[in-house]
Amino acid sequence: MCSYFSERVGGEQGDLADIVRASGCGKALGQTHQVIPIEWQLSMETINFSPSMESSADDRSNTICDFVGTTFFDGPETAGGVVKVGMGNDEGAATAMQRALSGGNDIRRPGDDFSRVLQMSPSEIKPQLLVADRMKANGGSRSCPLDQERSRISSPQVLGTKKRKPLSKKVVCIAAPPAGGGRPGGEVVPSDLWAWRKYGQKPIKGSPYPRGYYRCSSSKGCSARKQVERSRTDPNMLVITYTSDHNHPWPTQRNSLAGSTRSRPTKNGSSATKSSPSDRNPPLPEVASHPSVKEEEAREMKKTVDNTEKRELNLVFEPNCKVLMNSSSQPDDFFADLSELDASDPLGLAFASKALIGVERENKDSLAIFDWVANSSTETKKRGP
DNA sequence: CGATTTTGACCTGCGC
DNA sequence: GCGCAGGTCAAAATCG
Repeated sequence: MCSYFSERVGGEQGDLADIVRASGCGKALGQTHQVIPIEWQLSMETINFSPSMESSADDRSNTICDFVGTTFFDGPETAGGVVKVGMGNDEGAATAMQRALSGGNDIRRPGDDFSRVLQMSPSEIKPQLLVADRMKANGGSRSCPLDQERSRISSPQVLGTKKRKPLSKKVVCIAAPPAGGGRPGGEVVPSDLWAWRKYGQKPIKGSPYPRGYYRCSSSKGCSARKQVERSRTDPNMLVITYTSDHNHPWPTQRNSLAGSTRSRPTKNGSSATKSSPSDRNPPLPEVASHPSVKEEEAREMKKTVDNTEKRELNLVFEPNCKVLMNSSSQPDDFFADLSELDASDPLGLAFASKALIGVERENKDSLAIFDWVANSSTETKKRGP
């Protein structure tokens, strides 16, 4: 399967810990979080494979693996988080989910072990999701379409004919939120724990999309930077390149506007008289607060699953936490029985209240991964013995 | 008032 | 050295 966001430009092979840290996903790595997330949010990752790419079912699964198990933690104060769990329509994807939930164990028999994992509290699960060694134990460097995309984007040949001194870079491809982000003229980029300050934007030759430059504003003197641009091959994908490491611990609280969205000047202001960036360049996604999916959106996603996926998948959503999922494309259908889930468990509630698991298969070259969301209780609940 | 965004100018690395 | 393109700076504007 793909290396988990593990790519260093310049030949070095990064590890998950680096990537996770760089992408703001590594709260649990240091075991420093003390509050189990009280709000589980929903997001969707869409992975598209351009027709020019080879995309065997195996590769699609591997790509799914790449997304499965990434966990974005917000600060302990906000205690919001997303556990991103993807499900594919084949065994590989299903295994990926199991693997993620089990902290890297490749469980081919989902029933027992899967249930066991679900009996773990989120605090038990999430650190495991981020243990680099275990991920690496499952990972290899075998190429998959997304890796190819990353390599393409980050390779000097693609960046231009220039060769700059090699920097340690980490490239993360994520699904770009819909342009507009629900508000006129707005775009959304999933945020991470770090506070970023935008310090520049440049049009990139050969790409219709500009590149935004951000530096860490969590700490003075921090050299961490990131670049955000849309993939030129797939505008639905955001390519975030992290450069340099943070030289400070995780911020306990974000700056008030860090990662937030500022409304554009609409009148009178000199910015209004100047040509706005969007006049010259296509809109670049802004950094937004942690993604929060409203119920309507969740319903829409569910609808998509209902309308499109039942042709190939047998998805059954029941309010009692039971999720059954069969794939007609594989002899070993994926079957996840969550009926034993303890509804008092925060993770259980995640399944119970808004269970949303889906696989979208628009065509053979496109898959979408849905995560699930739920609002759980506001205090950490421990599962009894 | 302090933080961020915007945006033109400037800097830097590279190929020719 | 020149030109190109990517990357950064910094002043002004904006926002809460």
